[in-house]
Amino acid sequence: MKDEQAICYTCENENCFIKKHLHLEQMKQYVQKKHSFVCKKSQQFIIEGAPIQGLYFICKGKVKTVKTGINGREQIVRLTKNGDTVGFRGFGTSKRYLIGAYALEDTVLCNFSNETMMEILQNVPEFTYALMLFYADELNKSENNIRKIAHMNVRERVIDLLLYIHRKFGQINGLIEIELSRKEIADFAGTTEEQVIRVLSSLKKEELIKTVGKRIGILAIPKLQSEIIEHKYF
DNA sequence: GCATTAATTGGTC
DNA sequence: GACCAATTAATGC
Repeated sequence: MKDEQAICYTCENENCFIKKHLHLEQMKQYVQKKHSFVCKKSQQFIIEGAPIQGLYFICKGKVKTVKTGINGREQIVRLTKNGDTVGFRGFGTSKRYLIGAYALEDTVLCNFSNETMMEILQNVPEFTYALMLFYADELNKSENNIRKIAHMNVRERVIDLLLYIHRKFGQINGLIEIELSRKEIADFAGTTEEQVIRVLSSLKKEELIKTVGKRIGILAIPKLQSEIIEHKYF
């Protein structure tokens, strides 16, 4: 428990739900009750089916949340970074986590217990309202994802993912600022490692992307966008 | 440096 | 488009 590095007042995640409502007097007492800790790269901190232990906020780092299928195949449900929240599904309704969560790199997490969350939700309407908007938005995204997996072919799904992580995590020195294994890309796109590699190889041949180790850089955003544009009716 | 793990390619069903 | 096998690259210890 290294609390020093995760005090909300000095936190720079302006989009964090807690940080956003920190100006409210009531929030101050709740912030004191949170627990911060570091989750090492590729370590799991939420186990599917385990009892819910509150809500996690990512202070610094990146996290993937997954759902496991019957045959051991994983489906990556969500990729999250600084200021995002993890483990909110089934909150209040379910006693157990419906998803698993892994750190994609060394990640500082802030945890609020069930009790603290309940108190906040019941006593800070501004927070509850913001969270509701967030839920609505997430639901919309997840419905879009269902549609994508249903209607897009593998190549389109991989392209869609590349554009997504490019938008979400940004690109530095021509490389997308996140490290995902080919397997993880496959888990997200709902296909296999080999398929992903084949799509990446052909995209590379077409000079639409480049790869350095497991890192990927996008070279021709508009061209990639045009390939999946028919699936995007916002 | 060796051993394990991940990436890649080619082939079969 | 999934699964398997062989080779090569990368990474951990």
